[in-house]
Amino acid sequence: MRLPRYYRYLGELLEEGVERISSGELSARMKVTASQIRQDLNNFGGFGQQGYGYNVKYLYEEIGRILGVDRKHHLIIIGSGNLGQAIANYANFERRGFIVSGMFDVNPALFGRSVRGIEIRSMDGLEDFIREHDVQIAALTMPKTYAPQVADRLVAAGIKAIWNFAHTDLTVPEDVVVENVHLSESLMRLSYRFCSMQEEREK
Amino acid sequence: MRLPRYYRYLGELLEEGVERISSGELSARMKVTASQIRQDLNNFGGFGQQGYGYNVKYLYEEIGRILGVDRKHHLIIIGSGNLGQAIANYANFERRGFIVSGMFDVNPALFGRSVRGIEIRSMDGLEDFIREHDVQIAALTMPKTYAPQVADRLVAAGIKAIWNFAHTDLTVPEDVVVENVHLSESLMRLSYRFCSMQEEREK
DNA sequence: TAGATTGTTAATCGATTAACAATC
DNA sequence: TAGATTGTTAATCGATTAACAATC
Repeated sequence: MRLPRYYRYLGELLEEGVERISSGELSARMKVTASQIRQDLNNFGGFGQQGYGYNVKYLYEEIGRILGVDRKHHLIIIGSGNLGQAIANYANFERRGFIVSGMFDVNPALFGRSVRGIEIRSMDGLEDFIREHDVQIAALTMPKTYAPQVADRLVAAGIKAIWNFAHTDLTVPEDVVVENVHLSESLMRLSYRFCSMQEEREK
Repeated sequence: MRLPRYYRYLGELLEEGVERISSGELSARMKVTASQIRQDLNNFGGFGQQGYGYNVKYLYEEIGRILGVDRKHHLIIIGSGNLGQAIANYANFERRGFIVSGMFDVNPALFGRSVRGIEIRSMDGLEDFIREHDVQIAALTMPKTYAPQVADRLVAAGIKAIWNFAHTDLTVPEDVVVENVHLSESLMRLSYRFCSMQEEREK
């Protein structure tokens, strides 16, 4: 799924005041082929115009709609350590419609503390909170040992989207979507590429 | 690159005390085809044995070697906010040989503070620090506006691996590897899939 | 030896790229 | 109308799956 990346580049173009762009120009910026850009965009609808290219503002908004960032999504963060707080503090998510409604933790020492005005709560009230605040997305930023059981509670409470930062895979019903962010795997991929590159240099 | 995921599953098997595993069993656990597992593993060498399967410990160690987690890598974190601290605090990276040697920030209020014994430093000493501590990897956890210029400094100082959490793409020489972790794009992918699923349900 | 399971080849599938007709 | 650039089809490439001979 490359739409989020297009969305980012279009946002930058918009800030630069660029009004229109051709697949060729965008291709040079993003370092993907113009062909791929046209294919990708055309799969979701004919957003361009022959002889003109793509209107930046229009395309940006259309992609935003497809990605669902034109509407509000209420989000909770389960695990209020540094990673949970990092997410809570990243104000730009809010601009995209992702509103952090609540934070949770198992550590009583954190209860009542708040991050950017968002109170950290006990896990006891999780289900009630989800219902009362119309929460759609849950970010899991707690240790991997707790993640599967918390995911089960979330699913039982009706959550349909899980942003999983725990270093484990989750088993969920097929109508629940999980997006994994496995940082340790990401770091190993970097390490792998770094080592391969080093071996190449030695030749 | 699926090796890090295999590595994770093999580590779990090892903890469970499983001695050997066939591509078929691993396939069921990981939810990928047995054919793909055999292809993947065979690309890096013949780690299995006909009629037996794969020895978990041996395969785990071999993959570790390929990923470079059998050696030590010195890592610095540039940007000492919540995200930088989250990485510094994740002790498991250390177990894989990734040693956080230093943390940096532009905010003088943080200088001298330390996270898990790692001192937060001024950006002034960056180049000297990299040289003196034989730093190989830099994690970029600062706002996107600073990232490109910091990346340039890192490259000039000889860094060959950048773990980029800034919400922008970096331009580096071809012998420098960059692994991007674009959280906002990850969240949009989740949102996209969530919205698609919802539309499907409505049908 | 018989059974199990890999390594590996061949077939299938999907994604990327190239090319160009349609059209603004 | 001429030029530019998309939308779209066809060709290419690579990745996944299936199948089975090799072999432990």
